[in-house]
Amino acid sequence: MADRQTPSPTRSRILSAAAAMLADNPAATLSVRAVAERAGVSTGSLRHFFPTQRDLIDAVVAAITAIQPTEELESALHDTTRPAVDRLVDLLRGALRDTIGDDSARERWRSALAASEPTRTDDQAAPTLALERLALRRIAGWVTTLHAEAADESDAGALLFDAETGARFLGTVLTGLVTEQALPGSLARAAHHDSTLRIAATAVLTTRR
Amino acid sequence: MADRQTPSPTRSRILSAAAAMLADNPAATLSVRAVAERAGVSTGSLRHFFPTQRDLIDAVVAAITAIQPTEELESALHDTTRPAVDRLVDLLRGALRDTIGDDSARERWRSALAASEPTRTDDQAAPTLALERLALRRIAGWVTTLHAEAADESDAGALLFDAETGARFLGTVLTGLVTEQALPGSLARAAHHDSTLRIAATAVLTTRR
DNA sequence: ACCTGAACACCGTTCAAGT
DNA sequence: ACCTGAACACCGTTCAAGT
Repeated sequence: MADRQTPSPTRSRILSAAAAMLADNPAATLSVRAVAERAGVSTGSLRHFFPTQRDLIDAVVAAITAIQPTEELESALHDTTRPAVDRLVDLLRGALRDTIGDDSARERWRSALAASEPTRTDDQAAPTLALERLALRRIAGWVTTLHAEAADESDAGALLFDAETGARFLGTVLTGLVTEQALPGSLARAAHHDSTLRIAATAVLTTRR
Repeated sequence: MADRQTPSPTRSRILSAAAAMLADNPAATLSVRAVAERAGVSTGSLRHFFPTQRDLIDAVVAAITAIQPTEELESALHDTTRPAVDRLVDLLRGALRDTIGDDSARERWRSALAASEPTRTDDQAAPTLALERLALRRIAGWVTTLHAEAADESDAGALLFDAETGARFLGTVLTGLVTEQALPGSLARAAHHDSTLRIAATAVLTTRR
């Protein structure tokens, strides 16, 4: 899938630096200059390997998510024997579990919310949509893949909107589920999760004929 | 609800300029300088009325979406000359505005989220859930009405799920939008709100044939 | 091919200074 | 109170120049 060239040590150092920054602070801003400095290279050098900032972020996401156990979930993405909606629901459920599954993840999320006090004296903590954005990138990738797959089918109609829009929609739905889960006494249950994710996935993959 | 001071003409011109820019291009970047120039004022003047960029964006969104008072919005529910999806989107937008319209509402919401420590001794903290349930009832009513209307049409297919399920789905979507709005640094814009609500409304009202 | 660092055109925010 | 415009500290991207 990814190119298997001799993996330039500079390129690797850049990716490691970016990953380390996210490890230090999930809300870190991965700006060209910050990453380049941490990696000990020039901005121009960084740009040589990652022509655009989006390329850099994508590569970091890939590097990070490839490590995680969700990879076998990801493999289900290409299992064309199953309906696309089913696969997308499974992937979304996995993403949801990553966000609220363990206590540490939930704690991170809650502290991010708590840190969002408007009465902050110092803004070094501009919290934390980095993680959210990471999730969004993954989701966008899934939607793009499934969209392309749908486009290949001869009788498929036009998709109602682009993958980016669909991914943001799904991100909002996940945020809603996570929030309901975090709220005390919330009545959200697994059944609601399932039906919600299924409706959302169906909406995103629906074609117009 | 909002303060009814003499509405400074400069402030109005700034809002009009921003709205015009969005009308020209829904993806327009509402930067300080761009809006200030279009409005014919200095950036400092803009900052005087809108201390932060987020304040500006919020005010623009409010100005654009908050044109209709809620009750006349509700009356639009039965305006069968308009597509059901359009009507539902308008209603949802109204519900969203009720929740995050002014700063006090947002502040309430945010503190409720921050206070959602799992180590709560007592469960007095359910004011937000009451609101949530109220909103859910209203939404369920809308969906039921529109579902029934769809069922009346002779060539309509079967709805994919019941009104209750659809309402809970829409409630989750709204919760997601509200949360994204409450998080600082969120890039949520009017355009995202609109596309998200439209996708959700379409999904709920889609029939199987 | 890889790498540098300056330069360009942005961004949001702050603030002394005017009226 | 309102308004100006410069200044500050960022941002992503481009590019001539080196090796």
